[in-house]
Amino acid sequence: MLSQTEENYLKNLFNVGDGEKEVGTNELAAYLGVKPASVNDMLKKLKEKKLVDYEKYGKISLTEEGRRKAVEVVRKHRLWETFLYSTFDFTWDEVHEVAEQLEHIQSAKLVNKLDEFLNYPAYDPHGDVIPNAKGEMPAVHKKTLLEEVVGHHCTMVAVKDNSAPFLQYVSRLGLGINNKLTVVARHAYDGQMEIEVNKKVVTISPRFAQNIVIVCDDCGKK
Amino acid sequence: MLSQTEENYLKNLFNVGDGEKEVGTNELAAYLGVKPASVNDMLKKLKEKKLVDYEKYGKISLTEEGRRKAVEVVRKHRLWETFLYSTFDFTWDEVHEVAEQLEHIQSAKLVNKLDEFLNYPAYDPHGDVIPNAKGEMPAVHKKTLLEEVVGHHCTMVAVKDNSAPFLQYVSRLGLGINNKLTVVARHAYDGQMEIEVNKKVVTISPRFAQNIVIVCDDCGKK
DNA sequence: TTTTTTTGTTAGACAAATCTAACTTTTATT
DNA sequence: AATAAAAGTTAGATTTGTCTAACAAAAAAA
Repeated sequence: MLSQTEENYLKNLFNVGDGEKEVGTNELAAYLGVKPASVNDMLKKLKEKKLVDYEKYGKISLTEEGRRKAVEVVRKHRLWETFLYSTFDFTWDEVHEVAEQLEHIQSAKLVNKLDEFLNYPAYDPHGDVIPNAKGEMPAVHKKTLLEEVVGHHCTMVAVKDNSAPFLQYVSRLGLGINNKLTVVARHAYDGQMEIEVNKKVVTISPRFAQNIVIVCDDCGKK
Repeated sequence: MLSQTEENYLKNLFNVGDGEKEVGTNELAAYLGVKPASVNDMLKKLKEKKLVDYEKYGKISLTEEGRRKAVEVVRKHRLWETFLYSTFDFTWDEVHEVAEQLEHIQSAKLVNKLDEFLNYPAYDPHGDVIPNAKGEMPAVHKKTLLEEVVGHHCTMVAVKDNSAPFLQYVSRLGLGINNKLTVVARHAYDGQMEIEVNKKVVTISPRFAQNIVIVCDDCGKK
């Protein structure tokens, strides 16, 4: 079993590099809040355990197994964030710190129950994709509701404004993270938009729409 | 801030000794699953931090501050057990292991929200008292429902039988942990009891009553 | 009250994760 | 291409929590 520290290294390798970008010892050290020397030591250990591929002065990347473990931690982190946000009324910016701790709880049953309790959410309160139980994680393109095409269906994944008046208005309109929305119309005159949410159509201002982050459910479909 | 290890020592000192009984290095080591030498080292450290009172070859006890910290950990442990049991359908015997991990999560807000979400439960699924937010923990005498006096009010705190048929029957009758019950009658003929729960009166067998653990709300009142 | 057994303590070692400070390699700049 | 800067590495120290093995004290038994 992995230590919390090892899990954190894997998670950060995943979050920073994510298959694509290059990650260096310094950069990773900065993310983790430790010194480059410590990262170096740990990389040797993780290489030994076959969780990262890495040669002296060379590229750092996760192995298949390392990625699997990292995704599991990310899954737990994002499920807990969603739980804290939607069940315990934590705000958007409070969830991260506590989820950093909760992500290390070891219990497959707990994670499954959490997922079920939250009704298998697709996005966390930051609008990031929550990997499913199989570790699958569809790549998505986030945008603001303002940018969405009329007639398209989308899912609300986050807010950009965390002020009380905005959040109150959001919930007043029946909007919430992981809710399905449809853009019914956009008025050329003043940019007001009509949005269908929970079978009701509401009208919102462009300014409001700009603070709602969504992913398009119709975009990029085959 | 205390490490998880330190918290565990305090919690176990509290649980084993609980103000009354003597606790020795060996006994504590057995509870914690470590060697007596390790306990000795840690006791020195906790003494240094003024969390335990302890002299060489002498008695071990928690200081006021140490007890406070220990109770807080116990509170978290029991709230999490209750949560896992009542919200995530963990069984009575599954909750402990996961609560051992969750009890170390640091977030005052989380604990308060948990308490609120569970409606300020008084007992965990093992029938142990959950300390309140102030650290108060009324001493109670547990007994089985069979032993309860007719006319008395009591609170169900645990079950003694963990079999599916029993548990199904329990929930069928509308019984549950932290529910208030009143003993309406006991029939001399066969010992059948009538119990009021949620404003409904149900009849139960003595065998059934023997597997329900309660605390009497009327006993020991001034 | 001796002796034996149990309990408790110490010193020294070890593993995990970190650090500092010196050093090496790679990359960028002139 | 030579040199300066940045990035990466190593060795050795430190902290936390543990261990073993030897020893000391207290309690129980003879």
